[in-house]
Amino acid sequence: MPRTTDGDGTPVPQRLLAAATRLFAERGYDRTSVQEIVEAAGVTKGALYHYFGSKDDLLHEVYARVLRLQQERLDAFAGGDAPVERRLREAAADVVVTTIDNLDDASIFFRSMHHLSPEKNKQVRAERRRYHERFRALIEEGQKAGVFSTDTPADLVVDYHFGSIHHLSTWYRPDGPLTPQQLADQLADLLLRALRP
Amino acid sequence: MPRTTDGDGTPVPQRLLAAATRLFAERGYDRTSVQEIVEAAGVTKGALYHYFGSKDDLLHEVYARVLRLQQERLDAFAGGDAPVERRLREAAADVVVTTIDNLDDASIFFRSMHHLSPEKNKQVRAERRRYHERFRALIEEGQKAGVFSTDTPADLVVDYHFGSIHHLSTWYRPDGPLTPQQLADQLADLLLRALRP
DNA sequence: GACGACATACCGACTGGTTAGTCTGCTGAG
DNA sequence: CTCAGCAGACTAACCAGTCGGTATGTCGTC
Repeated sequence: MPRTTDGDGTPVPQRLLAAATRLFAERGYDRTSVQEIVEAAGVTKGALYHYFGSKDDLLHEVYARVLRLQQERLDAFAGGDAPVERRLREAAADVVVTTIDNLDDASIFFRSMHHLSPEKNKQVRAERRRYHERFRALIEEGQKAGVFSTDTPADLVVDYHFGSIHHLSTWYRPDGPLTPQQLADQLADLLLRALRP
Repeated sequence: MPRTTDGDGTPVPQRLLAAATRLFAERGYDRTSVQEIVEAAGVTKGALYHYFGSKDDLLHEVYARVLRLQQERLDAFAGGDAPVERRLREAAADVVVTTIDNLDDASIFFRSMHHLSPEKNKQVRAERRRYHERFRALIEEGQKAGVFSTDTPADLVVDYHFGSIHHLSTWYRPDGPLTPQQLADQLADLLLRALRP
C-alpha cells in the first residue's frame, strides 16, 4: 500500500471528506467543482474516484456521518433514568451544542439535501425520521406523565424545535455574546417553557 | 407594443417570474437552466434578457417580492392598537399562513440566498434584518410591559421562531391533519406559551 | 390618413467557458 | 510480479449570456 497519507498524517479519504465538507458549506454543492475538492485535499481526481463512486457519494457520506453522531448522542441522553423533563432538556441542549460544533455539516444538511439522488435522499430522510421519532417519544412520555402540556401535538413541537436548530448556521454568530452552551441552554429553556402545562 | 401576453393573459415578465419561482423551488437555482425557464414560460432567451439583466436578477426579484409582502403585513399587524400579546400572536400566526401560501418562495429563500451576488445578498439581508427588528420590537414591548418573560433575550426568541418558519417548506405537508390556519395558531401558541412569565 | 422614424418586444443561433466522470498508465510495497 | 493507490490528460455534455435580426406598435408631420 503506497503512501495513503501524503504530507500530513490523515488518510486520503478523510482528507477528501473534510475538504468537501468545508467547500460544500462555503459555496454550496453545485458551486463546488470536483477539481476544487481534490486540490484542497492535495490529491487528484484519480484518488477521489478511487474511493468514492461520484460527487454525490461524497455528499451522502457527510450526511451519514452527522446522522450517526446525532442519533448516538440522542439515544444516550434519552435512555438515561433522570426525570423526563431533565432528559428532554439535556437532549435538546446537546443537539444545539453539537450542531454548533459542526456548523458546516448543518448548513450543508439544510441547503443541499435536495441535491442527493432520489434513493439516497430517501435513505437520509428515513434516518432523520427515526431521529425525530425518538425525540418525539420523549415528549409524549412527558405528556403522558402529565409534566408537559398536551395543547400542542408532540410532532409539531419537534418540528418547531428542529426548524430553529437547522437554521442555526444562518443566524448563529460565533462572536455573539453567548457561548454555545449558554445558547443551547436558552433554547432548551424556550422549549421547556413552551411545554409547561 | 407587440403582444406582451401571447397565448394566455399574463404579461411575459410575470410568466417568467412564475416559471422561475416554481423551477428554483423544485430543482434549486443552479440546477435550473435559463433554457428551462424560458421554455416553461413559453418564450425564448431573448425575452428573458430583455426584461431581466441576468439569471441572478430573477432570483433577486423573487426575494424582493416576498420581503415586500411580509413587511407590509407585519407592519399592519404590529401597528394596531390591540394589547401586545394579541398583536404578537396575530403577527406570528399570519407569517405562518402567508409562508404556507407561498411555500415555493420560502424554500427558495432558505436554500438559495447564497447564490445571490454579494451586493444583492447584502441588500436582502438588510431588508430581512429590518423585518426581524420590527418583530423583536414587539416582543420587547411586551417584556417591558411585563406580560412576557424576560428570561430569554428577545432577538433569540425571534430567531427561534423564524427558524421554524423558514423550515416550513421542509416539514409542512398540505395533506396533513391541520389546515394552514390551525397550524399557524398552534405555532403562535407555542411562541406565546414560551413567553409566559 | 398616409408615411416615415423610431422604439419596444422578442427570436434563436452561436460562443467561450466549465464540469463530472473516464481511462490509461505509473509507482512502490509486499 | 502484482495489485492497491493514485496521477492527469481527455471527452462529451451543458450552460449563461451575446448579438444580429425581425415584427409590431407609437408618434410626429404634412
